[in-house]
Amino acid sequence: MDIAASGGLGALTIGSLAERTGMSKSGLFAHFKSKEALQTQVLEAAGEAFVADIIRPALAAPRGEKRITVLFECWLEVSRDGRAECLFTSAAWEYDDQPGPVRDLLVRMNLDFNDSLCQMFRTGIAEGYFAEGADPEQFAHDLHGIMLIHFQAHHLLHDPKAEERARRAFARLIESNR
Amino acid sequence: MDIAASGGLGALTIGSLAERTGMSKSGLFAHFKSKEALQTQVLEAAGEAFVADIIRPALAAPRGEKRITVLFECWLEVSRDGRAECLFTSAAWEYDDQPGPVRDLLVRMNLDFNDSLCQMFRTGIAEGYFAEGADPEQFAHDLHGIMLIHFQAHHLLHDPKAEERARRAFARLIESNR
DNA sequence: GCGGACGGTGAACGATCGTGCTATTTTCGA
DNA sequence: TCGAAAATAGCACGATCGTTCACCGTCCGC
Repeated sequence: MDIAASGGLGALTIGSLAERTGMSKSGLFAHFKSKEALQTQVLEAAGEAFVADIIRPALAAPRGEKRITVLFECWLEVSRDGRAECLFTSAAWEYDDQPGPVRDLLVRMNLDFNDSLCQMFRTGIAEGYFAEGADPEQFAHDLHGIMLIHFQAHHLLHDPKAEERARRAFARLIESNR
Repeated sequence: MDIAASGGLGALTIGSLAERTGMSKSGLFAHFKSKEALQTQVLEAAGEAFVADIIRPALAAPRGEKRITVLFECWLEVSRDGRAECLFTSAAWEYDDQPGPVRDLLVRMNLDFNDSLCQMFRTGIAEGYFAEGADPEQFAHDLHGIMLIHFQAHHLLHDPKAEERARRAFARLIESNR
């Protein structure tokens, strides 16, 4: 997961993993059966980390605006530390026109995350935190966009104001859905 | 540019380009001196396409909201057709933690684009289309975020509602800066 | 007319890739 | 304790990568 997080899924080769772990290539290959399986398993593991570090803390928070805020802050923290969860954003661009099981898995995870966002927002509506007529899909879309541009501003540009801007955009998004 | 646009900058190897063009690897290498030079030159070319297809049409439009809208619509069109300009969004993730001239160029181009956005917004303020107190940097940040999530929704998820959502988010962004 | 750039080819190099195959070691339950 | 099973290693293979080098035409300035 470290290798893939810093260099993309493409950098996660059986050879690089062998060097990193000190094991032989053939020994690793026997474990993972194929490179594709290695990649998908690492993606799955990163998905679990995503749930553990972002989704679960949010679900542990009070419903409504607070829950969405916790999710957002957890995302910021994970992005700040460059943890494995960043895999998704980069892998999504790496494999978006490269059919196969890796892409399929990425699509599924993306849809799952989107569903989680929508669900959180919907309960927020039901609890009266957000406007009745608000569109959950649109909210998830917009929030995800804020996350993506923050990721780019932080990791590519090393913009020190990245978090501040992300928070401002988030506040405006929440405000306009209140 | 075709190769890099569909498969990422990493797929643009001297070998793949040789096969695509029908030339020999060594012949191509003599042209580009190195793989890195090939990549940066392709990026530069994509940058010119970006200016020609997105920045210039916007600058040809009336100042203010109309100009920003034209820029946004041109971006949508380019993204829809999967043209070379899409290189930037994917390359940004491919090289964001891979130091070197490619990364440096990506950063520079990103900053340039950001400046263009800010400038357009600033003249929009001066002409009275946007609020006096609006923050150009924040606007550029938010608009870029909409573009990124649209790109992902369109190219990874093939979401048919991607453009509709992007337009809605854009309209809301404009509205809140009016 | 001739000599040197220029554009291009072909073969070869060392790396690295994924993937097999055959051992050998380690682990663990009966 | 023993034997099966799992884990790991070693070696080799064909591809592909970037890069180098020795060539070969084709043009253009002198």
